[in-house]
Amino acid sequence: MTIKDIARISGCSVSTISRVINDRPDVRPETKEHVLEIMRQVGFVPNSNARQLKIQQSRSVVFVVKGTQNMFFADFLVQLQQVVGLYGYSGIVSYLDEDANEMEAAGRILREIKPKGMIFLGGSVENFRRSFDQITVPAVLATVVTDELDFPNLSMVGVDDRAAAYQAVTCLIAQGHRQICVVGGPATSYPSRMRRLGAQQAMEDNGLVFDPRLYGLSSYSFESAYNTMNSLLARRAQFTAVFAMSDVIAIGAIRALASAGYKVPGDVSVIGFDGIAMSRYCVPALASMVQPTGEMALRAVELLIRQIEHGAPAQTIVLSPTLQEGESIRPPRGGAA
Amino acid sequence: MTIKDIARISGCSVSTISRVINDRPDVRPETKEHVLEIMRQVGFVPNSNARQLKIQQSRSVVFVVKGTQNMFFADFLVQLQQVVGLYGYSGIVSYLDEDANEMEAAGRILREIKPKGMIFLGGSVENFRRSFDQITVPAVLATVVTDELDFPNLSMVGVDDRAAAYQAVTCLIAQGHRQICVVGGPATSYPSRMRRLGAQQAMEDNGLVFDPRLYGLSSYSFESAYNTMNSLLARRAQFTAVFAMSDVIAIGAIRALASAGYKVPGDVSVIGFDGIAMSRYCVPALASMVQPTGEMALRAVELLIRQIEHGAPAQTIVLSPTLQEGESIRPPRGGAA
DNA sequence: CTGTTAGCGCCTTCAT
DNA sequence: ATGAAGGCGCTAACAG
Repeated sequence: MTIKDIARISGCSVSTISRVINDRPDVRPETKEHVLEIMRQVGFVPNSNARQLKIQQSRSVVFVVKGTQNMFFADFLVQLQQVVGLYGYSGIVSYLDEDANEMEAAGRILREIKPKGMIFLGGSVENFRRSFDQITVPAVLATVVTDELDFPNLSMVGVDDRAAAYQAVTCLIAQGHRQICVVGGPATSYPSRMRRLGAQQAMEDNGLVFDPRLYGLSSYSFESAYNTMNSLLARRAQFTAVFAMSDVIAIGAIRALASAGYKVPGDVSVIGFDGIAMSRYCVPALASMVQPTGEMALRAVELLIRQIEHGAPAQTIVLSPTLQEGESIRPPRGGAA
Repeated sequence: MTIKDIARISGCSVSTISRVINDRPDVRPETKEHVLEIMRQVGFVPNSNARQLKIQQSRSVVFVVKGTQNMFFADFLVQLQQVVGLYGYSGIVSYLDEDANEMEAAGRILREIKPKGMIFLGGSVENFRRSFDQITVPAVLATVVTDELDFPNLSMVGVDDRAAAYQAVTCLIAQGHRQICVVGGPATSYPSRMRRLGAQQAMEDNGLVFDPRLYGLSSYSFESAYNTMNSLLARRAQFTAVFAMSDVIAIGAIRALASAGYKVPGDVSVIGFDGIAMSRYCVPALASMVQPTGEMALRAVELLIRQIEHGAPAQTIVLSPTLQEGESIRPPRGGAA
């Protein structure tokens, strides 16, 4: 079934059909309706290959997701898909391991798929700095905001991780906690590094010292966080609160605490980061710094489309996270003990 | 840069270039090497639109996912992506609402993308029966196994939902529960129907009656399950245990129970279904009927590829779920009270 | 082994 | 407001 068939059936020419498909104004309304009706009846769908071959652009964007275990990205992705759909683009997803080289993968995808743009969910600033120049289409890096990267075709959208972490830890301190454990990624992960700096700053601004022995290294998966917290407990780390750098990490940590007989928040308070759907449905409901995924998705796509269609310059957008109260934090036993 | 340019530069004709690109045997090795060298130098990449327009098919399969909120599918999808990648196919994902018509969407996708095959994650048996015949490529329906569907190009892979549910509820009964609440989908969802029948059978085989007032209708999302359980509690339903038709539902239900002051498993036992990663990390860890997603993904893709590449006949594969013990079930207060 | 050529389905001037 | 016709870049006969 091609536009030729539709032309034959409807009694007009292919150009008219083409005009109808592309919603051109210069078609008589009745003709248009008639053609539309026929297309509906026979279930005609334009061949996108032919169309794209002709107009020389794919109208697709790819999402490069780094960290398949990271539920935050899964949530975020669904929203991105919806938004690009609204703009008439189709989004194709490429899942990468948390430790994969996203630039290498992106380069391959670029040559293979020729998308009009790319959105990266997470990524290593180091890798970007080294190899982003091979990405010749508009791109946006979501969930990471840094001034270490400066490419004319790379926008960034995210929250101020450092400030958000600062706020989370301050919240813990305000409740009277003085021994705060931090669980999160390595310094090679930019958001992790910023969140750690923010946490440290919050402690120091409140007269506490950041104790490296209370820092647990974990990737963004349940299992890793679970193991990390177990190690911390095994070496008898002393703390009354935990700042987890993601909700997934918080949940894994809470699981380990529970297995070891600690109550949350009775014995240990835990605050997470991200605000994934799950955080509101687990027990206890998680206190968390919520990233505005809906708006991030919207902005990321807007930025990208504007770069693609109007050659707009790259931009950096910093959004504000909000504190979700939850049930997982409470003052430590005996107040500021 | 097109094959024409390459032809001009290399001094041979476009067909030779085409042959080289497609790795045809009938090209003199030296010629081939020469052409390859030039393509490398100028960084030529064939235009996939033109190619596909010509050959009318892509080396891609699409995954039609019904229920974006269903974390089980999210887990499963990642595995599917990996496996198809191993076979050299690229998987493109189409997310549908839980109540969307997957056949209608699939038909459109088929005409638009022309994939070599499709894998459906979930789907309505009714819709399939009525409209699957428009799907003219090999397909496999994952997570649903039924003998109500008989198409030469439709394989199925999944667990025996009815038996699995039977086992789950029997487990609850063995612990002494006699008032068991069931929370899950409507009868229009085949797996839901089977799970419900299995649950009912288990009760009846143990001298209990299935009480429709203890059946809570919920879709496969946290929120829906949360609301459903709240309704059940609001109308003072009496039960000591819950069989949730998915882990997501179980978690939503537990959240509602916790908010209402019930302890799990102290006051109410809960058993889930699916065995998503989360189930092992929530508190309490969920007892659940675990679907072997890894093997399901492998089998689904194998089946599909074999149908695509060797015209193998459709097949149905039934895998066995395993019972994950968890911490969310326990005998009711006072034993078989 | 290599070249010539006719489309694949669609968009887009250019006429009418 | 509509039709006719020439490609977009590539593949696949068919002809050397």
